[in-house]
Amino acid sequence: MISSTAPENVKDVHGVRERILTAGRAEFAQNGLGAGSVRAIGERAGVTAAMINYYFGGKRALYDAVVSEAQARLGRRLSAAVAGDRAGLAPRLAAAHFDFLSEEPELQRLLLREVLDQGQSVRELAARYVQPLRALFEQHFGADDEALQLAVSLFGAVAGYFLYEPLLGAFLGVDPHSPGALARRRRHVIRLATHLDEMNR
Amino acid sequence: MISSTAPENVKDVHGVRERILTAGRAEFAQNGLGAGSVRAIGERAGVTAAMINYYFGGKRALYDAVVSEAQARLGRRLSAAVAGDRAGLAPRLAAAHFDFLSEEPELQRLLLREVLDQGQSVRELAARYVQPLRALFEQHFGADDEALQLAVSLFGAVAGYFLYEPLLGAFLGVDPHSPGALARRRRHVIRLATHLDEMNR
DNA sequence: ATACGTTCTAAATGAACGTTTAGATCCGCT
DNA sequence: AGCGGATCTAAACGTTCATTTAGAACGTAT
Repeated sequence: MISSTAPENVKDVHGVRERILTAGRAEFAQNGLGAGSVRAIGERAGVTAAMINYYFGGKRALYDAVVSEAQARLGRRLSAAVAGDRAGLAPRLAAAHFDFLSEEPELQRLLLREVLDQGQSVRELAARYVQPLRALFEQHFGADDEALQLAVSLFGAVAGYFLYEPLLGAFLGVDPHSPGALARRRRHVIRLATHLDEMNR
Repeated sequence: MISSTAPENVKDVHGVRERILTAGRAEFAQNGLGAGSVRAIGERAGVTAAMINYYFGGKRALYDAVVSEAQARLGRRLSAAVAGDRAGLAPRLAAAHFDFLSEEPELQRLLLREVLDQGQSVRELAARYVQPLRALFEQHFGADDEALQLAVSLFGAVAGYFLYEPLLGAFLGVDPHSPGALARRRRHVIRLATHLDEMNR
């Protein structure tokens, strides 16, 4: 249960709490939990470091709030893609994943750091989203191992593109974040997913 | 140019330098450059923190040495896979990449952190290995965009499997590091690469 | 046995860290 | 006008950080 230990009577009439949340997201995405500094977050938000404790109860609690918000956002996107028609589920999921990562590079970095740090929130995330996805996957595609492996590859292909962006710049010969490169990548990823969909016919 | 500023006259008769290198690798893989501590490295190596400065000239220089050694090791593996027969290049590369990551999870984490931290060594790595790979790729497969995209997907599929290991545990239903799961994944990845190879016939 | 360079520790230094505290300022309500 | 809670800052606290320094211990060669 991620909850801030801040006093109940804060009202945040000037949007400071929101600004700290944004600043914390940027700082933690850039430097991670351990190397991120509350003084730097305060500077980004235009307040003193003491405000982090006032509104959130501490550095760790702010981090938890930031991560849990990011996870919720990703979860909402994936859930929306899962809902609706059964046909075209795989490409819809791939597109949703791809779009989330390309639109929110900050959250991508933040969540990757959380995975690398082996934060317990990762295991919670696994239980909350990945397990149900697996169940959905099985009833749609069956428990065939090759289909599972392909799904994993698809996932890695989508995430890896953004993770290894600096290396891929040299490999692809263009900036991976340029509109053209993004569009080409999106097309390819959706085609891969469609292939997975059809493989099961 | 990554070089330690340690005095020239150190001889390391007791293998302390090597022990510090190993300890630094473990510490930086676990916590990254910013959050890793030289005191913790000293403890791991059984010496005082001052020894990091004595042998390497500082925390940053030790980190550079550790990362550059890891990159060299990965580079050697990939180079060995590239050398030899032209046929089967893609699956050989994929297998080499996969084997490196599965055998050296510590280096995997270390290098991933370096990518996330956008260290300049990543750009150097890109220039040293990725660009030549791209040239090799082009003369073998042509500049076809779909082939490039597939290569990127393959790369992401290999790396993503290890990166998202805690999530995949929930998805695959087994420990991704178990021998059986590793063997299945390796087979799948090689098959994907072979598919890429044949696509170009 | 003595001298010397190498290896290492313990202690000190100054900066940065997260957090706490005391109090100033602000604003709505009576 | 003045009280009271909400918001915020400046300063201080204790801890940890990377690094420097002085000198002890060690092995080797003379």
